[in-house]
Amino acid sequence: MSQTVTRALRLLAELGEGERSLDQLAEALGVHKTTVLRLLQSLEEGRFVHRDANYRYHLGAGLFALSSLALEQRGIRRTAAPHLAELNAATGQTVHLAAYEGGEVVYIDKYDSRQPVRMYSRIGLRASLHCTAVAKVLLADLPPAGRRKVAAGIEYTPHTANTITGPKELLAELEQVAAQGWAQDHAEHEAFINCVAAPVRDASGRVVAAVSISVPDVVLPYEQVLELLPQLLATARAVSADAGATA
Amino acid sequence: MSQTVTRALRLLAELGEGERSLDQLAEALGVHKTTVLRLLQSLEEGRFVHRDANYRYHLGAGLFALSSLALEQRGIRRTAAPHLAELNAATGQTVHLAAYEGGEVVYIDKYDSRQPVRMYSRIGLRASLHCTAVAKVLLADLPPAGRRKVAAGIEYTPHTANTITGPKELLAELEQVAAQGWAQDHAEHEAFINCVAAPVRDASGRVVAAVSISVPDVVLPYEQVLELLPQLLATARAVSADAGATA
DNA sequence: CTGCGAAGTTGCGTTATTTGCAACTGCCGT
DNA sequence: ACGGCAGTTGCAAATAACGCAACTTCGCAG
Repeated sequence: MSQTVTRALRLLAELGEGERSLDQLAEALGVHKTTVLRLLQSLEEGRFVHRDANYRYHLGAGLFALSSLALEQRGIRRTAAPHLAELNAATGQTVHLAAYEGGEVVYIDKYDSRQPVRMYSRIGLRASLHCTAVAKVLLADLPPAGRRKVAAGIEYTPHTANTITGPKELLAELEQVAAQGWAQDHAEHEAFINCVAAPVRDASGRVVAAVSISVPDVVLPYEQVLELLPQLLATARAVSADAGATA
Repeated sequence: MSQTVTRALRLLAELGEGERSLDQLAEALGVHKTTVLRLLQSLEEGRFVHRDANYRYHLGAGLFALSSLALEQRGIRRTAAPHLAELNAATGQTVHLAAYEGGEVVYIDKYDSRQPVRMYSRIGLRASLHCTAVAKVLLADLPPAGRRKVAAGIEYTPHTANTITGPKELLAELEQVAAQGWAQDHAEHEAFINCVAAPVRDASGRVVAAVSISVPDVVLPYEQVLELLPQLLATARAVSADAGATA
């Protein structure tokens, strides 16, 4: 494993927090500033970092370009985009697209609510496996053995009074999600937010992504969030159809 | 300058093109696969790359997370977002937000057209300085000396018959843009696309970003794109106001 | 205008890190 | 069961990274 690369990534992470000077970065990594300088020079060459007129380092456009390139390459994101935008426009609520990969559930797209309330979620972040609607939808499609394995490996951090606290409950919930074809998060992650999510399937019938609507209950109470289900399911079906699913 | 970091970035760039196997990556970099493996392990630890079940490497969620974090930190992007979404919804056309930094103009946000025609532009990419409306708007705010310096340093690659071909014409155009408060790209970059752009100013009165609308002329002819100007200017003014500009 | 201090940069010797090789392992298709 | 392909590991050689210390540059204060 490469120490140099690890340090470079730590630099990027540090810059993700905000602009930094050379000395601040050297301090943060605990290495000599010469070392940091040379790492930064390479990163700058690749446009991953950018130095402004005041010798402050920022994350650079090369990073954004690479990220959006990679996101666009995900077929499912592209096919989902227009439908998600429409759902977002129709409901006015926050819409997420998430996928399961390598044991984690990651947000791969997000359309913000028109409400001023902002959610703590972002493209690229991991969704908690035991207390989000998207994760339930994605896990519910795993074969039983896979579900059990994942369920056993989760740390059941309780976020609210409703958070699922153990593998047994989670597996039961997944069973239900698989049966009904959608999932909910009734204030399980954030006390004041409810979500509903539905699966997107490809031609093989496997679930390749999950679409969700998240609503703070100051905006809509739980019951009214459930009333959005038909629109959500229609969107998920439309995306599935565009992704080649037959049913 | 760090060879290791440079190689790691080349790996990421390669993966930006699509998924790759270990051997393909070693081939592409011209180094031993052991070397690539260890770089990848570090990148994987930082969630910048991800290896799927078939031992194919992809760009990972850590990259997306970092990128969207950094983009959200740009105040101007956040303040502009609702206005751009509205402009996009009202016109149905592609809307861009771009900023000038370190001698280049970079797209920092994009709202896709509702037409099926897709534009070749992406967040993080550089806009050509001599043939895009956003660049003209941003360059027009530089002090005269700065304009001349930039104008002299550009390679005037002609893209269409309308492309500006030299510093003299560009400086004259910038003069006009500064005077009229908006810029256009009348099929200067792509033969079938017209754009208009307007400046966003902050409290100091400096131009900190540019908003643009881009329309393929199969959708709207040039004259009708100009009719979108009032909406564009209103959006730019609204963003400026939210950014603290007084006038 | 001059001097001081803070912050970034460069040259260089040392050495830790990385590198490539070769051999090993595990998997897939025949 | 076998052969080949792709990824992984141990090891010795040497390159590339490291930290130091001295140098430069810039901004500010006297």
